[in-house]
Amino acid sequence: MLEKRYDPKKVESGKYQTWKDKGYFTAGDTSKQPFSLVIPPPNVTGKLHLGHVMDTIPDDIIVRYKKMMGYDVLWVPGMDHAGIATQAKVEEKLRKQGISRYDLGRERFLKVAWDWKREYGDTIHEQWAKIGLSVDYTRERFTLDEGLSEAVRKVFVTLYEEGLIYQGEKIINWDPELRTALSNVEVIHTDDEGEFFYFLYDVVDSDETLVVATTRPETMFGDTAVFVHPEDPRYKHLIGKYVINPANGEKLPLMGDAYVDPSFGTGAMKCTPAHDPNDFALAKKYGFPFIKVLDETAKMNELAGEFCGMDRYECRDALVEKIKAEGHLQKIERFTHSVGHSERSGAVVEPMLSKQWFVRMRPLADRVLAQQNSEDKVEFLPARFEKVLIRWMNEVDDWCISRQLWWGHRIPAYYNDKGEVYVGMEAPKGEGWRQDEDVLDTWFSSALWPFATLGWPHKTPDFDRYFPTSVLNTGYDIIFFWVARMVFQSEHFTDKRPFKTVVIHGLIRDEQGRKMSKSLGNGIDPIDVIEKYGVDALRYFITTNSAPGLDMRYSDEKLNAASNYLNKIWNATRYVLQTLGEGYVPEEVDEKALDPLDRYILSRLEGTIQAVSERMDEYNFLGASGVLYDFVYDDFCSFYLEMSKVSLSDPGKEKATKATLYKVIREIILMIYPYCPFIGEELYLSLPGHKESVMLETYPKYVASLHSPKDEKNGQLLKEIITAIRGYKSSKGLAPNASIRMAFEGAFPFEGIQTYLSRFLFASEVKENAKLHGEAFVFDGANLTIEQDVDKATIVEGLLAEKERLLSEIARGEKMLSNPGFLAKAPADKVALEQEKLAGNKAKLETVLKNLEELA
RNA sequence: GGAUGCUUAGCUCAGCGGGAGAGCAUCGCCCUUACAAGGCGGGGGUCGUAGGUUCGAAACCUACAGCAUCCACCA
Repeated sequence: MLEKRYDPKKVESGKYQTWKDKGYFTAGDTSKQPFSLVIPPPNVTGKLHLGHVMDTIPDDIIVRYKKMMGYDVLWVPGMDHAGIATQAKVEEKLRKQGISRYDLGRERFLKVAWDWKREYGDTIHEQWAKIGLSVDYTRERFTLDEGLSEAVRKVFVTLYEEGLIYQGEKIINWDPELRTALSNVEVIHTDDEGEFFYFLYDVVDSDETLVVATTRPETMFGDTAVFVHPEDPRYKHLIGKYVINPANGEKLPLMGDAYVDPSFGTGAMKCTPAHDPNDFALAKKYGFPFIKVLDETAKMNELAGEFCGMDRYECRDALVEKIKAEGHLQKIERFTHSVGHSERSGAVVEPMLSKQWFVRMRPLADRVLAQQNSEDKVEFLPARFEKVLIRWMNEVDDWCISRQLWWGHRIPAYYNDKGEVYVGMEAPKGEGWRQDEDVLDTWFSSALWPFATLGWPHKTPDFDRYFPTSVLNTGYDIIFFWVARMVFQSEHFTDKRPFKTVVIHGLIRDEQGRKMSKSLGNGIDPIDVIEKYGVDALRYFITTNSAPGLDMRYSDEKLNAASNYLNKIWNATRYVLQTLGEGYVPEEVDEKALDPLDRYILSRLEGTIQAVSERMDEYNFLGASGVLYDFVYDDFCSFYLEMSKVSLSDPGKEKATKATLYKVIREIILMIYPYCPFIGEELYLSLPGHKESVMLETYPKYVASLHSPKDEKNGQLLKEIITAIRGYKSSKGLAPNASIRMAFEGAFPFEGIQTYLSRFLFASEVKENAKLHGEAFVFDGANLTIEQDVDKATIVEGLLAEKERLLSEIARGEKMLSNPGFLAKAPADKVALEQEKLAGNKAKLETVLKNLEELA
């Protein structure tokens, strides 16, 4: 027998291991239709956070649901080596021991990194188990494993041979702390407060001075020119002259180019080709040299003269002081501008000229754009997120893929002393070749995840059967990083989209709506939440508290509500089990033997199954859960469970009602199970006639013959009567169990109404087809009076209020039905519905008027 | 500068073309043998503003305002 209160800890214990041991997570039943997905691989940087829970729980619900729907579901698990992120963590750990990666050297550093991976990989496995992910461990992968590495090399080599990967010198984003190049998407722009320095440049052979403003004075050592707009009347006459760079006294040509915006700053702009992408483009146009003044740690080089060796900011301050002392500083303004920071280290990114490997994106992006115009496009849910992909593909720059890191896939390019480059799957034969020191951007391998995890580039049975995958679930924040790249790599290398559907979810924020971040210290550990409310409540909360694609706030209140809901289902099950009794043998519902209330609840159940399944098929977990919730609370627990106590005490009806109770509670459990598998399993196993596990069950099937609006109307009427009388008692200050006498006129749709009224409304006497002195209630086809010590005036008052209400209802209906436009254009069933309502209200009004008359 | 989303009950949010909903909070009554971390009942909203489309708008369109996010630019 179940305990009185649902205890998540007891319920969760041991189940996952059993499922895993029994092999329920393993795919491969080829008699069924395949359905597949890959896990968004968590980084092996640390523990799971709530973001991972949001990434994986919807998947788990899909997997469990689709299994019940009869599919052979494969969910591929795995983890991401997360190059730069993990390396930063490992380096941080070493730094605390006073060691740098350079002290260790590459080999030993990698050993430490692999130890780190194993440690955190174990933690992640424990957490997957804790949150109940039904992933197929026999197919688990890691982005640095041999298979993925081979796929990475294959892709690199092929793209190189196709001319889609090239090595080039360009301005890239340099992280001076981690000492590596970054791609554009790894740079976070924030509006930072800075200073705008106005310097005086003497014009050679002239008395004039030119004012040039800059935010980065330290780069002035790398300047090669000053630009103004060619038509700028302030400066037009000076074009062609030279000005003196106040940083180092060198002569710089003053040039005119329409790129310059005369309204910005002073309209004169210094050009630093090696440290700014726009200046780089100008320099290329005019053939200027590219002069680097910063080293890989953002310290000044020898070109900075006396400032050589200084950090860039140190140099900035010192240089400004020097220029000021020499009288060439006009002013300093406060200035807010967008500054790029490294996503991982937070360091201010330095644009720098550097030789790196790039992916030529245009042809790959065009292919995706074409694909998204075809039948085989990747479908986004919600649809608007497709625009994010399209926009990125339209505007994409070449992708810088080389990283000056050690943790990752080493670039399969080899060099020799003759300056030759060899790119291939294996190292070239012969002496004197050395491999490129750099590794690839971690997203390079993530981009291959959906097909490489299934065996590509080899033609494996899994790849044939499960690719393309069915669905991918991920946050909108990594559409660029991951989704976009999976799409173009997949289409280029497999000629297929990687997944048919992408379900995009929002981000989880803290209770005040702020992003969870380390610096704010407002992150919430899922393990703490589980400790407090249980996994099932967490799973339910995370999938049912925001509309698709919108952000969600963490809320203890909502977790508690979820937990209470589960307790409700728990206790409803407990009650049904008590009612069925020991040794109950489940029976099919005998449709002919059903009581009207049984028919009511069964019809509501079928409507619920239909609506829930529809929403589950659309991956609309909020919608599906809402429908189920209303059914569980309002129809089943609050109403039917109570009312059925009447028929249970009737030997003639007991059997059918028991069968109904069993069917309804069982199907509720099966529907809540994908969301909350632990309590789902526990409750399922408590039912008579259960299989070995709920994981072997099929989803409730909609039975049309039980779905009847007419039956629902009957139950609805009883519900309304009971609610109205309870409200009446409450408003009169009567205790809920105060005894009353009542009478009704008219035909009630089912027998035994008296029993219900006396049992649930404490009617001491119920007269049929009679009338009492008292307050009257008018229902569809039934007129009910309660005898109480209520004075006539109060009764009249009540009836007058009801009359007013009905009159306004009737006015509304008549207005609608007398509108020719409505009659002509509204759907027929809507018109019929309104007519029916109007007729009903008119009948009610008649009764009210009659009652009033009798009282007059 | 471009794009997207949000604005609904005190709070947090659903609903997105046919009579305003949930959770929490609030008020009242109940320890009724499934559940007191509960049950039952009640109060509370001119659905951001202004136009428009429609027989009918919280929902669709346009403009505006506020908030948030993304992209681009920023000498």
